[in-house]
Amino acid sequence: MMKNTVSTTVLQLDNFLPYRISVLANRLSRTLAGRYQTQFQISIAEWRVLAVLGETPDLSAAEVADKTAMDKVAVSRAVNRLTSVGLLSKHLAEQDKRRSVLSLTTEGTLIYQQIVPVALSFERSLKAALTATELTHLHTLLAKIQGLDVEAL
Amino acid sequence: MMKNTVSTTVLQLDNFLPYRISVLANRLSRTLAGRYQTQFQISIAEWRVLAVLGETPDLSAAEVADKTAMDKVAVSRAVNRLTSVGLLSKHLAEQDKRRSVLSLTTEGTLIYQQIVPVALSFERSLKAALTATELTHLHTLLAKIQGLDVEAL
DNA sequence: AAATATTAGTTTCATATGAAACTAAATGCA
DNA sequence: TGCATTTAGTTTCATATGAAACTAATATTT
Repeated sequence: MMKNTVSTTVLQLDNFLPYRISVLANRLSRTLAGRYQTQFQISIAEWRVLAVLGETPDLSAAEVADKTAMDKVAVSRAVNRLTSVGLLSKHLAEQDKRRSVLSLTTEGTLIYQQIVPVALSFERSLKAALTATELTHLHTLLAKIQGLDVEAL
Repeated sequence: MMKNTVSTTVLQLDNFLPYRISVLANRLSRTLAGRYQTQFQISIAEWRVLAVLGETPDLSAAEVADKTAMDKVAVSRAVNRLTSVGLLSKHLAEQDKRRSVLSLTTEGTLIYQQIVPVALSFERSLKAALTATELTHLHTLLAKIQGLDVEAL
């Protein structure tokens, strides 16, 4: 059939996959960021830190960075802000005094318990816009693309 | 069955849809940004401007902003940079001297013609990782989610 | 054990971003 | 026509970001 022996040479931004995915993700992020900000005065980065520590307490900053796909500078700043606001407790690990041990304070847990439903409700509405089949497809696709070594593309 | 009568109350970041989409989009963007930068010294914003003007010349900055999902400040800066580097020509519209008329210079067209294959090849590799069915699903999903009024979720 | 290298986390610095203020032109309205 | 309003694009300003330098602690050599 000889389809695609030579590269397609036209490009329309509207149909360009990386562009579409990026625009979509930004739209979702901005909306969610707005909610966290107005309701809890929390940034997305801070939300992510709360989220992993709510689920798994006593992580180090590096572990948080790993689980949140954030870089260590961003984690450091989010952690310090959350600590200064009283939502996080941070102390040094006994065995290794470089490492910090992070966990939610009582107040942090309270905020966490309020913010999680907001996040989940947003996700639920998003999911509700899709059929069960589409949702399955979405999971399949995300899993597959997530597994790719994008650098190598 | 009573599934989900009450909201789920646990949240794992790994499974949280907005998070997954965002991380994925960032990974794609960063990779592509790296290519444009190292090969052409062009940012993603600049690439987008080139892309729409390569496809549709003589747009105003506002039209570019519209087609690229960029805000006007970002467009202004990208346009000025591209103009100063000689890839874009910018003159005032005859009928309306506030409006600019933007188009690629000869050199800009040359870069455009080099950069488009890089973008398309990246997209093609991405698509190649999916089956035809999955690709169809991806398009369906993007179209559907793109159509949502995210603010209202 | 002293010297060297590695690791965790912070700070610095240079750049990116976007909201709001601004400038200039065009349009609406008195 | 003159004044207010809107629109296109730029500039300013305050904040966000991340790479690289830094500090302090631990681990590894020699």
